[in-house]
Amino acid sequence: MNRKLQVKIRRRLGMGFMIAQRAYIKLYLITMVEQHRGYGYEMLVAMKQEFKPYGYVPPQSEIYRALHELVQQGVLYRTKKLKGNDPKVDFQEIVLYHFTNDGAEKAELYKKQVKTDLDRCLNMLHKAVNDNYS
Amino acid sequence: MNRKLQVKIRRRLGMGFMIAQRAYIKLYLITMVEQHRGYGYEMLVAMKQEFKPYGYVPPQSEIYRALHELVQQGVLYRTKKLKGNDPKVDFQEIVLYHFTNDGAEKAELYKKQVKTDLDRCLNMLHKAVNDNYS
DNA sequence: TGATGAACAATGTGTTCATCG
DNA sequence: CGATGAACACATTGTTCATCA
Repeated sequence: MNRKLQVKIRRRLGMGFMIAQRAYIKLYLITMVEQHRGYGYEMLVAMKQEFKPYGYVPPQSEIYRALHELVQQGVLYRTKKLKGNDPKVDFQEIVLYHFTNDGAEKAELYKKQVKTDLDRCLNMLHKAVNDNYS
Repeated sequence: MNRKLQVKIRRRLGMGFMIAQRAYIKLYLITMVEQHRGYGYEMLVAMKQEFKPYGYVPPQSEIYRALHELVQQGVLYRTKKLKGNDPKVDFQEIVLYHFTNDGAEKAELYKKQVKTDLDRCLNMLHKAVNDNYS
């Protein structure tokens, strides 16, 4: 049965009816790591700023969960570092994220999968608009 | 605080990160009722057929849940009827759905809200494509 | 098997709390 | 307050079970 397989695959990739917030955030995190953009909290505020006009406020917990998952998946690894240059004045430890050896490759694959899902969602939404609004 | 209010409203309307499957299905059900398209099971198979090319299989339970909610919201009311013309051969009872007095009006309002959400989702998805794929 | 419905389980996400320097 | 993390609670959904005439 082809359909059963397809459902299985989508299940394995964690795809539901629409794209999951987690996947959406991961996509942005990957892009940010590609650009060597700082650490978790910075990415959080960056996304918050970025999405302000869209009325979407990415929750703090989701950002961290997404980062942890990307580490789990072997895409990223972590390094710790003191934020300030002078340890005497700033003890704040931050966590930086980098691609693992095959991380960039894995990331590309993941992005491809997400792209497929994004397109699928776009199709579904366009269809709904066409079908239900005259 | 304006943002808190906005979140509250979206919460009350059941809006999450992306549009909910329930809302999406409700939209189609309303349209089908507008077109006097049969009963629950028929709408289910119709949607299954309709979405086959999209790889989306609307679950049976969601259809019924959506119909029940529309009744709860006072948009639809139910009538029961025997499916076959001859009660001696076919005792299958089916449930037909119709708009209540102000049902059509309520439905229009709901559709407008969903449209807003659909557009918001489309924007978010387009943005993700633009931001993360070169 | 057609048709409707509900119970139950799992998952994703929002909220809150905890910690640390 | 910046930064990271986890606990907990809740809502939406998927799966399974139940029933009917």
